[in-house]
Amino acid sequence: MKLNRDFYNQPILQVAQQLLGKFLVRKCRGRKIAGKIVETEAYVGLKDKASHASRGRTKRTEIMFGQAGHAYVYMIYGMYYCLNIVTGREDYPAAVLIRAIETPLEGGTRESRLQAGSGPGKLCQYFRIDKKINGLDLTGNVLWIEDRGIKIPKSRITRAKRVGVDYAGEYKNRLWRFYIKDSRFISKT
DNA sequence: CAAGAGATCATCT
DNA sequence: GATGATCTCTTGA
Repeated sequence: MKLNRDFYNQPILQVAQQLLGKFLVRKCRGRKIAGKIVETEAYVGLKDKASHASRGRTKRTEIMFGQAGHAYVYMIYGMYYCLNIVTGREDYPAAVLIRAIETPLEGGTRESRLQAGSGPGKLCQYFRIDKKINGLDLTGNVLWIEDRGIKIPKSRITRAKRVGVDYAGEYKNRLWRFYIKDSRFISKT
């Protein structure tokens, strides 16, 4: 059920695709929050100008250079957090951004149920993910990812350009965004 | 509906 | 001192 280190040690583009259909689970104050991952993006290596790691190994990006299977959480635009999963071998910076999660909310309007996890900032609010999660080992029991037996066939996975990285030169055109084709929970744009 | 502005701060120059 | 791996709200057609 719970994904182990071997899963996260695979090549990043494989991890990014295989995370689709898996469940992110968070234990928080005695409660469990869970939802199905439906959209991811890969940030790959030192040359990827869209990746924070392209500026080298700094205090902030250190975690991306570390062991696979850890969480990289950073604050963006002064108000939102983004959750990434570190992959690949040590000293090679690679991480998968979790962009959208299907959130099984009860109550509220149909629209609010659909949108609670459809975006990297929003899903962090929903899962109560903040700076304290940064560096956390995902093989532990606070935050982890489970395989619940759902397999997404290749034919149902869409590959696309990443969102919000127009400044990244040629790397802005890399098809390193993956999402489940028919999901209604995909982030905007 | 689409486009634009503003919120707000950690990180790097 | 500038700039985002974003989101929400406002404006206007």
